[in-house]
Amino acid sequence: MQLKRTHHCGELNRAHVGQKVVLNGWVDSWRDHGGVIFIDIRDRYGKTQIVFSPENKTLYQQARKLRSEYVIAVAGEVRRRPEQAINPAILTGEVEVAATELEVLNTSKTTPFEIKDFVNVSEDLRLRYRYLDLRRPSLQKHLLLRHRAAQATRAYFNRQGFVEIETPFLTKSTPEGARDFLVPSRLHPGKFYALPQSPQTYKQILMVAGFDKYYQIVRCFRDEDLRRDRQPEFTQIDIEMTFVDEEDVLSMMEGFMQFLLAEVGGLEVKIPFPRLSYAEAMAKYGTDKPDTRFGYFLNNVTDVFLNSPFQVFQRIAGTKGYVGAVVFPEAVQFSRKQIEALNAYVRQLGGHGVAHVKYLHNQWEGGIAKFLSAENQRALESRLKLEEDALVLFVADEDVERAQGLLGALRLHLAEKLQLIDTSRIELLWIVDFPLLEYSEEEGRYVARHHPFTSPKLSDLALLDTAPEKARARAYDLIFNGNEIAGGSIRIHRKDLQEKVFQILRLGPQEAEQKFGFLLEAFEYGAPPHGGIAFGFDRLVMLLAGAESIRDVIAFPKTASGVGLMEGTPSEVDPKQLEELKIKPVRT
RNA sequence: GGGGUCGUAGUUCAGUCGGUUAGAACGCCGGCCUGUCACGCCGGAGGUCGCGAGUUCGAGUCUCGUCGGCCCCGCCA
Repeated sequence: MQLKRTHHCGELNRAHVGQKVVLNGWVDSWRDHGGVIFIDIRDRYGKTQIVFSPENKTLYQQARKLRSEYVIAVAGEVRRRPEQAINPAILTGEVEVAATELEVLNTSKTTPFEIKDFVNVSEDLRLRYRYLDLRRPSLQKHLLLRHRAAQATRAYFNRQGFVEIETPFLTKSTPEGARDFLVPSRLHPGKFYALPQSPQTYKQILMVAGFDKYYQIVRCFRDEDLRRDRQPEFTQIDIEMTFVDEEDVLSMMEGFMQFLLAEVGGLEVKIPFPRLSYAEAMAKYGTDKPDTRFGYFLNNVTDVFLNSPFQVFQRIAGTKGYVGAVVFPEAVQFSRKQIEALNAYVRQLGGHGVAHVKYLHNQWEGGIAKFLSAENQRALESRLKLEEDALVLFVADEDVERAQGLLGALRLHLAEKLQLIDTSRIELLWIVDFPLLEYSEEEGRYVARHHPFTSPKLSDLALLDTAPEKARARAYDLIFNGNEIAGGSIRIHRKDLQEKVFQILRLGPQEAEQKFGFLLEAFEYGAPPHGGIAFGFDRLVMLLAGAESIRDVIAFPKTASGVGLMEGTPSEVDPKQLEELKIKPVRT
């Protein structure tokens, strides 16, 4: 390579006019006018227009052969463009480089899709040729944003006196939680490492070790099904602090979010963030991650139906079930077909369906109107504060949380459908006072809602013996526009309480000893009170970037079925490798 | 594990009721063009209709199966 760049492709402007420069990059586009040839040369900084004139015949003939995505080096002189040819749309639009020398560093096959943001391409093709997709400006922008977010994270926590410490990837399989990715041990045939679902136990042990403020931007692995916002390997900002309570952790994180959003997005957010208890969130929004950018609150109208001619609801109301209603003024014109689609939506989520009624000119019409007594109608009017025309939707279920959840899903579904969400707004809030446990029908026991090291609220300790499901945890989630972006808790730091919780989780002393013995043992040597939190970094960047999918902020993501389309993962391995590991595939 | 949806040229898509030679735009190739910048004009090449069965005189179109992408439920301490 003879011509090494003196500038990058997004750099040149008026001030460089007259200078001899060299640019290196890819041919973004070429416009051959017969007489004059324009080449846009692109690198990650931008594009610059190169001009080839017919005067230099050899050079001109060379330039005619240039095609998209050839890698070139060009020497030339920066000159101001003619007034009418100035392009205000690009950074370097006032100037161009009059080429004097051209070096083709490499040619390129015709790419399977054009390297342009405005060209629509199916995602599987983009993933298969990820190196081409990554040349597109929008994806480059996302990864640069991700870089800035990571740097801002380090800057903030370093300044606050945190220490970044790496923890192992070859760890111990843990019960509870997600399915582990396993790594067979060659030196210990029949035994396995597990890739960490999170560095949870290690960071707690670092607290025992005295590193009172720890953070790490770290990869985590969970062998579960994928989603738009879930990948089997993902990145967390993992944080743990000693001698703290909830207030210390929450305010430290509020400071972090304020700094990050200002630094990376130029956005201002007010602190402290509002807090909502889990119970309030479920009652008002029907979810533990409410999007608070719009209203449509849930109303509990169970008592109204305790005495009603509508027997379906009366029965549910009378058996500790729940009947809820949401008022949608914007949906008052919905057709029978549109309402039926909502019904189908709720059924698909596992509900009985949705009942509706239209409130028009102070009259109840359609749907279940004929099953409402005059008394029911009056009660609903005052409970739902009905004034304007509206579509009122009801969901009822024997299980209170399921009913709330269905209504909450319906609330979000309709707000999206009716485009009632102000996407320019940023709403951050904490959800607190989560239940410590939930009963798993499948396993026939209580399981930890957060994780087994989460401390119960001290005021709820007595409940552990009498009504464990009512005990609340010292846990908190951070919600960003209806997305859970962080979750954490104050941990248990005493062996007796930890053993008690294990006991409720029916994790026997032997099993607990085998799985977590090292942690319990560490707790016997002066474990300080501690707590922490972890952010879903990919999800956070996705929201900051306004991306549709987590895949758009990860350089090399997997498809929905966990496949790497570019490199072809997962793949079969040489039988010799399996032999070394003493592993024999089971025929299924 | 379940449900939905999509699969036609290199790409994004159209393809009517099952019926002649499967079309368009962009891209690609060739020609023309000295101020374009998602250049323009003219011409051309390019198809295993994802794959496999079946129904039929005849299937891109209908049926079944299968593979793959995306979305949702379950799952995700």
